[in-house]
Amino acid sequence: MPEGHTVHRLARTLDQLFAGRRLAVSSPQGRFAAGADVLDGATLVGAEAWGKQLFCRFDVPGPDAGAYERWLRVHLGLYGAWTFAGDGSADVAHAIGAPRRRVGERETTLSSEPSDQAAGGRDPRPAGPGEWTAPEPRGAVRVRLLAPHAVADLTGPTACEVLTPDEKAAVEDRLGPDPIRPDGGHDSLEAARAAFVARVRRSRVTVGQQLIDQAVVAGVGNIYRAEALFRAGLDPLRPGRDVAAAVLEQIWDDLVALLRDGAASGRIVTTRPEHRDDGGAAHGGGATGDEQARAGAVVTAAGRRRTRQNTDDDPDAVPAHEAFYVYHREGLPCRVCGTPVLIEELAGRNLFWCGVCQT
DNA sequence: TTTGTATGTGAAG
DNA sequence: TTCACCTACAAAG
Repeated sequence: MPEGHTVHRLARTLDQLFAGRRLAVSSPQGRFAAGADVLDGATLVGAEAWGKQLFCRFDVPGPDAGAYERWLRVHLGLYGAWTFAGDGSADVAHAIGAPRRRVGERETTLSSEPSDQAAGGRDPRPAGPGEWTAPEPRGAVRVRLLAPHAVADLTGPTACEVLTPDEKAAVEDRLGPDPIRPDGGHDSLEAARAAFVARVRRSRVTVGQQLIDQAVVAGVGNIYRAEALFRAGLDPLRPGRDVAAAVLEQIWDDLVALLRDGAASGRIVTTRPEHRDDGGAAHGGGATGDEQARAGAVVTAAGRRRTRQNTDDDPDAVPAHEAFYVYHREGLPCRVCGTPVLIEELAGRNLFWCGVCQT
């Protein structure tokens, strides 16, 4: 599910796996053969994300002793995904043993599973420590990044190209502030918020359309759009210039919390415990970390407080069907007022909202 | 085996 | 506003 939070997680994983390492770069599928040729044998200096864009810096050995800087730019689009495998030596705890496969970061397991090996037609098990071998690429692998201890395969990206530093800067120039970056990609998070508010208010384009415009705010997709607007009680069809600055500031702050939670957990959970189907009795996770901290304890269905359990902070404890207020809930009763959730196609994308709670 | 679906983007009309 | 495109997987026939 590649909205901005996913891409930031991927950047972190690639960083942890490969930063500072010389990599064998190839394109098993062939469609990135020329780019792989440029990067093969180069050192991956680090990976970073800006919104949904993933940038990996490589130092490519030059003709003399020096090296020149190149950036691998990847945009996952709707179907793109990275697959990781390795000998388990790297410390990427958040990616190990992920309970489910997700678009955007599927099979995040870093110890090669026997089934993977079998599927690749390899020996069922590596010979021993230090003799790990990467599984055969599965599917249409555009790019393979290979180190002695780990491999990362990319399939189905919308964009995958090698850029010069200037070209990378040109891409970033077209992007709005990113709520996940510590400074929002601006001089400060406050400056980023001000830029977001001013940008939305200078246009009469609906706030719903503007929220998924990457030039307005980078990293927000269809889910965060729908959920942030619901949490703000704001009608998606309202023209941007008619939205009070204070409301937009609140939306920005909420996006910062929601996206950062998503990047930390790998899941999008926007519902507050009291708005889940069971009233939050089973688990208190989700909403934002701030909200959890303020809550301090869990209120049961019977209205009693109980001690927070470990699973309360685990967003995986919130079932998928309770994670959202309106996204993909068309026709179902609004979690707050009970009115059926609306759906409408706006600019080619499905828009979900509550006609009563959002005005 | 075919069809449908998906959290996205950008070019063409 | 419509279309093409990148791919995997589940459901339908």
